[in-house]
Amino acid sequence: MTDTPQQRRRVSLADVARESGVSVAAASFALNGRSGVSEPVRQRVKDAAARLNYTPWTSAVALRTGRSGAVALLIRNLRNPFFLDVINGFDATCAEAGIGVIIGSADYSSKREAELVSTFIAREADGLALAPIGGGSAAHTWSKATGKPLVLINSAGHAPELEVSRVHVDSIAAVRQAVDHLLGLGHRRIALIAAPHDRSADDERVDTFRELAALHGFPGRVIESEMRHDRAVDVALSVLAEPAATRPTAFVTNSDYIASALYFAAAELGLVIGVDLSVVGHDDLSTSRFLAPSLTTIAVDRFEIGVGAARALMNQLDGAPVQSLVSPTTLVARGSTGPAPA
Amino acid sequence: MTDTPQQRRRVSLADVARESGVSVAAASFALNGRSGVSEPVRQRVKDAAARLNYTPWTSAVALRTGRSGAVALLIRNLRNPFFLDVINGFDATCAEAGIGVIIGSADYSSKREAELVSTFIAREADGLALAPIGGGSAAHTWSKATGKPLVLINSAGHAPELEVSRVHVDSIAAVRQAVDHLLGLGHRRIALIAAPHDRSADDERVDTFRELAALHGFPGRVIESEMRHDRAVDVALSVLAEPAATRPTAFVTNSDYIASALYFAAAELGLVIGVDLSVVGHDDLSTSRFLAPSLTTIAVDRFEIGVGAARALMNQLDGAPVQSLVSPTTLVARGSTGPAPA
DNA sequence: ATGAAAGCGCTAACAG
DNA sequence: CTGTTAGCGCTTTCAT
Repeated sequence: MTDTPQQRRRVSLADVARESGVSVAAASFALNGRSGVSEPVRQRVKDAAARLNYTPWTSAVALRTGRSGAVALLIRNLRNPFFLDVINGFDATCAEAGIGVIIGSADYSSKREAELVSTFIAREADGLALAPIGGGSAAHTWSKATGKPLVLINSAGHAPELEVSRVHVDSIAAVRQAVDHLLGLGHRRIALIAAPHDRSADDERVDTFRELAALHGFPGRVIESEMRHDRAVDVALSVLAEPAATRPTAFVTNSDYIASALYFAAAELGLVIGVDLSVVGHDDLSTSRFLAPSLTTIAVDRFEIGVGAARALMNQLDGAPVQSLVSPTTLVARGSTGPAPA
Repeated sequence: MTDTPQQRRRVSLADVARESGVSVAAASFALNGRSGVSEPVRQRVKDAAARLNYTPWTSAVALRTGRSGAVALLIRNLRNPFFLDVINGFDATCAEAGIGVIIGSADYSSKREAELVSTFIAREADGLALAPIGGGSAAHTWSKATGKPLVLINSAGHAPELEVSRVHVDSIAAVRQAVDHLLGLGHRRIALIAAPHDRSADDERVDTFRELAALHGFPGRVIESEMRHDRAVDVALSVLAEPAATRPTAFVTNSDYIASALYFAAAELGLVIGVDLSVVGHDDLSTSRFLAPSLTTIAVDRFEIGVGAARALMNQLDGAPVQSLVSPTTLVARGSTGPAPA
């Protein structure tokens, strides 16, 4: 049933110009809302464009102007539902402004991250929102190569020498809220689970945690783990297999996603969460309150992070200066945290 | 700290040609691996390109060839984690082949879906993987306008007149497995929760369900709900508020995401899942086994769906004919389904 | 085997 | 106010 298999001729500006009896240049001016064209002509061109169902050919515009009309969003990974709402907020905000979005996931690989930045440069993305991993080279590559707007997501201390917009959750407050909550329950052997240091994503959380440990005099143990769920389960299994007398009684995680790895490991070892060990998540995913036991976690407005990143980018495109947005956090106490075991 | 604020000159093919002392044409031939250029020259050009860190300018290539080197993935929504793994599989497969990916979410809006298809056409995506909502106009628009490869995801009966690749979970088997399981537990008043008919996403599930109801002589009630979580909660609340003697005792849902809305409503109304009502999810998200009670669900390989869609697209780009992939499902019985209440 | 030149669709000078 | 013209970086005839 090959109705019209031939390649459809694209309708070009020239077609619109011919249809409305003006030059291509005039048509371009009319459609782009620039002065130098009379109102009746503008209307005529617009009508013709609508009639022909004309859509500007993005690659031609990009080639000519160096602007693609799309911005890029490069995130750390696409397994953790955290980023879903970030993407949603970002996407919705850009869509509203008629700006295209290109999404890429580095999947926690520096190599992939670098590749994607190159791709975005080659595709002439007009701006980049980046949740970086690695040492900041991606951010530098982008800035050096393009000079175009950049906003860093969830990486407060990242590439401090770069004067860019930043949007992130208040991770200092988040760690403090989690630790305070656990100290209040009598825990002393508290551990923080964080991404490997060379991934840098959790530097600020680690620093804050260490400061709090020093301040309150508890043994602040930092456990590094790859952010893949199965890897986190392995790490959790090995820590929970340590002698009960010395292993941590409470865990502060960087996401509900990773927190669920502790549920997995605990189930495997016959340990009861909320009793044998306490767990604090981060993100408050919609399913977290229905876990058994329900997960104590740090609530953040993920959608707002995405919106903020998009806005920062678009403001810069409009010539506004760089800006920062720190999104507040709230601890939601539920069943996964209980008194420290005797 | 504006180190080099000026717009960096992009390195073009002309630069590479000059650097290696050949013409642009020769350089193009050399880099694209076409015959008509001697081996020493080819090597010289490649070296020069590497030295200058040359990357082809995508918009110029696209303008000239009509191929952007990227394929598009248009999904129904980005709230349900189901699509996360689909995206991952799709993305990973394309990345491996050096093909770019443009992702868009229709967010269950036909209008948005149409807009995105237009965008993808204008951006000259080389192929489209589409999980459609609405009546199939998006698929037609794409095919008519471009004649380029199209693969339909999770919409077996969608636009049957279109000869395109299809990749989907075996939703007939999924519904059958769920219903059989519930019948085995003694349930009779079984309800199916589905997306509104005009969204068409669940047509096949609904049809199968109705057939099974007729076959086994149980009252097959179909409850339509928007696929937004909060809307699903509202729907669940109103159904569960019906008299216990007549309301459904079991629910078959189209996703774990929507199933959790029933958890929410049940908690609100003081009903116990697995006792007062049974719930079957769909997708087996990683958190589903930790819900309280753990969720009986239909396991599907989401990653594989994404991989399959990408492969089908790339095969077609290489001239292969359209193909179909039906991904099998497995019911995982857990705590959310129990014997029908007396 | 190599180079010159045309042109993809569009925008931005410039000329009328 | 409007039309003519020159490219953006690349691929692809067509000469050489």
